[in-house]
Amino acid sequence: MEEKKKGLTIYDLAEELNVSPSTVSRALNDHHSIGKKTKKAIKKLAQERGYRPNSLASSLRTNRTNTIGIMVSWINRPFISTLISGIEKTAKLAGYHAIISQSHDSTELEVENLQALYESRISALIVSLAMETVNYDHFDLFTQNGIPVVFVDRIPSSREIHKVQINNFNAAFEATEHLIEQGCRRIAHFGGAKHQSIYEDRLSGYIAALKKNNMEIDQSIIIHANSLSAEEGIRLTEQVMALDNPPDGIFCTNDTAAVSAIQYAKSHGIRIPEDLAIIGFNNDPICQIIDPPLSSVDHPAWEMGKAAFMQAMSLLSNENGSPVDNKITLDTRVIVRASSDRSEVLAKATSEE
Amino acid sequence: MEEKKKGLTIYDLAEELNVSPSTVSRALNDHHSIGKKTKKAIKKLAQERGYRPNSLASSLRTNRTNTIGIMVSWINRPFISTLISGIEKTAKLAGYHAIISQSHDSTELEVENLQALYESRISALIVSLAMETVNYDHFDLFTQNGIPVVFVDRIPSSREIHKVQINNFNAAFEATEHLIEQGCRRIAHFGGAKHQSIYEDRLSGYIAALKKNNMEIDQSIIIHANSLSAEEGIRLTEQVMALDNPPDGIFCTNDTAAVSAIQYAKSHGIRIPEDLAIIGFNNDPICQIIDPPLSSVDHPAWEMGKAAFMQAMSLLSNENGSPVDNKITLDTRVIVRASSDRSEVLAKATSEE
DNA sequence: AGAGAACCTGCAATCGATTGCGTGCCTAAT
DNA sequence: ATTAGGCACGCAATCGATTGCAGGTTCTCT
Repeated sequence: MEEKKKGLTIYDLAEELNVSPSTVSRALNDHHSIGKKTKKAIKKLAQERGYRPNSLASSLRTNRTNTIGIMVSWINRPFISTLISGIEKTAKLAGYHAIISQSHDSTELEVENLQALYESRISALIVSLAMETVNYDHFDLFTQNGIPVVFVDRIPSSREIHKVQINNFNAAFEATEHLIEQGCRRIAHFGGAKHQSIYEDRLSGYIAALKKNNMEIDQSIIIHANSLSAEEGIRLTEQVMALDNPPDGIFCTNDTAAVSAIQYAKSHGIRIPEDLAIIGFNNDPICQIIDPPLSSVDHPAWEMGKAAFMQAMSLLSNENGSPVDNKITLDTRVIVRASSDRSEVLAKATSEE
Repeated sequence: MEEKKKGLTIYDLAEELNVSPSTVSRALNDHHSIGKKTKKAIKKLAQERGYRPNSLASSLRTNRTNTIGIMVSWINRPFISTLISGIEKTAKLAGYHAIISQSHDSTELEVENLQALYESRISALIVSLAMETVNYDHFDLFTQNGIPVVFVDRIPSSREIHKVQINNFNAAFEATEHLIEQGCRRIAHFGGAKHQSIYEDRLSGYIAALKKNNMEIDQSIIIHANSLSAEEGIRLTEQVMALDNPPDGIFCTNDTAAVSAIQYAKSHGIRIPEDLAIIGFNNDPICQIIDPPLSSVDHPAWEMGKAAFMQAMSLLSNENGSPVDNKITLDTRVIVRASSDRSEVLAKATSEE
């Protein structure tokens, strides 16, 4: 009785209503030149028959897909997966769907998978760079072909890009000042790859906080790592704690390595936060699981995803190139937990005086 | 000089070589009826010009995409993201790419996003069910239209499906026996939604292990939760530990809730593993971060992803319906860590005798 | 040398939706 | 009443790749 489910097309609908396929197409797209009743009848029938447009055909003709590409380092990082959720939710409301690709922090994979995204003809791209990535030429393929690219979080240092970021300088400044307020006099800094601007900015914020408080900038306790992995966190902590003059605080630019620092300290009889106060970055769920709980900087990940998608949309609807706000900066928040909370220690010290 | 990057098509290549588009198409697809030299020349030119086939056009014509859909609960779960990596890697080698969708463990979202996947014309679907899902009718849309569906991990209880799973019964049996070997005499069980077969199987394995060791099956310490979240883990632990006769071991069917159990115990002066031995499930990275480290059951997540994709492929190439192995079962491994390792305690007890 | 086989290649239709251009009709203005 | 203008709709080309069928060439075998 029913048509084969395989192919219900606008031709079928057109035939049934004795109008032309053009009319059906226009009616479904709310084209102005179709009469009210015709439009209504067509939509009604489409609804009844469960018509679903063939997006392949549509995309082929219009050369536009309703797909946006997302390129991130790893989808299993709490920050990233929340970011993705923010993009997806917003995208779905706008009738877009997202296709996700991972670089595993390798530039080679980033380039390769970006190629695949390009070939699947995404209409916009949202990227958070691989840690390794220094050169950004592989994005030209998109920008030169009119596909908007929006960078999030890990962004190129160039000014001529569209980006959504947090205020890394402020975040680092506040995190560092927090440690200073807790009585730290010698604070180590564990940063990520130097060429990534977010780590550069965090370093600047850290230095600014030290300077403001007349503290010495000691390069021997400012370290940059390429991956800030758990292993690297152990290594870095070992390195600074082995110094003749070890730090009494660590500002670590991610939580993974900060957790390692806590573990190292615990296994070496270093008391936290009394001997060593630690603060991380990202406010991953793990912060509440490690003992003592880890202080961190909270990222508005979901909002960043939403903002990135919105920006991509405005770029799409604005292809003629009139200027679009190309820079969105969101705020962060320092979350204080036991790993850096010396209020009790300080209170005791005061009462003993 | 160059053509506009936008549209390099087989027509352009054909013109340049004075052959027809058909020949170009066939040459690029290694069709047997094209001469060796012609084929070579065409491929060479395509390479030089950087020709990229328009997959939209191709898919429209052939009614097949090189895309497989993945539907999972949450991409940020370690098990799931590893599973996805396994699928993606294998898929890429086969020339497919994956589009990922999340159900957030809600059946409603699962249905809705599945619809979107269907409309984007995926050629196969790999699914791990939302915790809530009890009814599987929404998958008929795919199976009835010749789109293979492979279930992974959280699978329907029906027999007529293609699936990749672990041996949940054995895994639970071994985990429970491990606790028994460590001297536990009263072991609680925290399970997931009862209607999910994986949790059912784990319960059976647990019961079998108790029976084998002549231990009592006490329903008051066998609890099923809908979400096994961190909060739920706290609640369940509180519930069983408040009994007149609290357990001395917990077999928890995920790590998240097991971690909560540890946290609850620690904050209530319950010693682990002396008073309470705990083992989780999944072997998430968190197991090594919690103090004491959590014993768990290791899942071959990556291999499961690979196996699922391979099965989908064989179903695709075998559309005529001759029987394909529809069930793949992989093995697990109990990883013993401090949360359940009583060897020192046992040794001491022995020496004191 | 002749005939059939094997091998190459092109023509044109096709997948389903979109859209510029044209046509017929009705309304309103002169 | 005539015409200009707007409205509603259809025709046919188009997006780029695929493929059944037919036509042509070369080769092989007797």
